[in-house]
Amino acid sequence: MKVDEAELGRRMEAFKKAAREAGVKLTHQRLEIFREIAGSLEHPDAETIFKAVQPRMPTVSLDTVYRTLWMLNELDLVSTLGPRRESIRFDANLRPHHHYVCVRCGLTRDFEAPVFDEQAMAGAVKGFGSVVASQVEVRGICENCSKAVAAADTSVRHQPR
Amino acid sequence: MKVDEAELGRRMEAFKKAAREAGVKLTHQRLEIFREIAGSLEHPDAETIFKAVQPRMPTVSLDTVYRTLWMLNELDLVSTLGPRRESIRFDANLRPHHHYVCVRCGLTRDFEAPVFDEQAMAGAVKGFGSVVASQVEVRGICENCSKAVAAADTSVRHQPR
DNA sequence: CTGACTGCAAACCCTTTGCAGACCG
DNA sequence: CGGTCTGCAAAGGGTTTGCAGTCAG
Repeated sequence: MKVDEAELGRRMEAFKKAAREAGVKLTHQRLEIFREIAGSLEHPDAETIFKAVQPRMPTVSLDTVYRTLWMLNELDLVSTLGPRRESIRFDANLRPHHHYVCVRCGLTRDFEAPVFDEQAMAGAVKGFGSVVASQVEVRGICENCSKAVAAADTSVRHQPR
Repeated sequence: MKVDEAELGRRMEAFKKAAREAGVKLTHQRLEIFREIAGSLEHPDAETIFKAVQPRMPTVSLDTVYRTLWMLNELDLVSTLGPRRESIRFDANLRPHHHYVCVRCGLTRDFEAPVFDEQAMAGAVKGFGSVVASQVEVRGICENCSKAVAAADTSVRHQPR
């Protein structure tokens, strides 16, 4: 599945501009890796991107793909699905519910919101397929951390997702 | 943060019943591990549970914690936050959007839904803290897989989340 | 009693890091 | 040309697995 040509072109330009502004070098590898992810609708993982660019660049290595992706993430040109590098967490609450996660301290709280029930979800994804489960994750700064932040360090890193 | 005593008791009974029905043995380790996760509101990871039960059971091992948690997951008594054992996926779509993921083939599609915008999120989590980002993930069986399932294998494993 | 379960240690997978050479600007 | 970037190989961290002894039913 491909992003259309015009949009891909726009994304490539945005990358070149951002790279220049950030003083980051535009290497062959970076251009190919960015073209690959910017042209896909699949949200691929590093391995998939690696295999996709290999035919065009036989000497590229997987670690360069990782380094490039995190660099793009740093420049706010890509984000990640799911939290970065977190171990699996388990949940014994059997009622349908959603999660609020503090990006600063990791505090996690359940909440129930009829607005986000199965029916609303099914409506939103009509055409894709059936709904088995749905899950809203809201990230923010919890009350406690807000106070701490106000008192001490106001430069909390932007954490996209 | 603790689940209240009555609810914990109910969960313990549900576990014992489910275990008996599934022909799974009720070992000391399993009871303690379940008690730990069922009594917490924090959605802990395996390591955290391990450390929490260690004082009560000095010889327990981390791999037993993992085995027990996946067994509980199998019995539909716990679920996981975030997908199980998946590598990080990257996303070059910069517009705010949500994801539909097919639990069978992994197909992932973006969708935008004004109903689930930041404002709706902020309302839902009022009291917990501020909102930095939010993300809806809907899991289901995509159109393509529905056909395949209807044709061949109708026993798709329930995949909670 | 006996098969299911545990603890141990080693394997595994994905991801990251240190280093010396290559290349962009 | 100089500092950044790459490729390689090896390390790292979380999770899983094979095995022999142990324990619930």
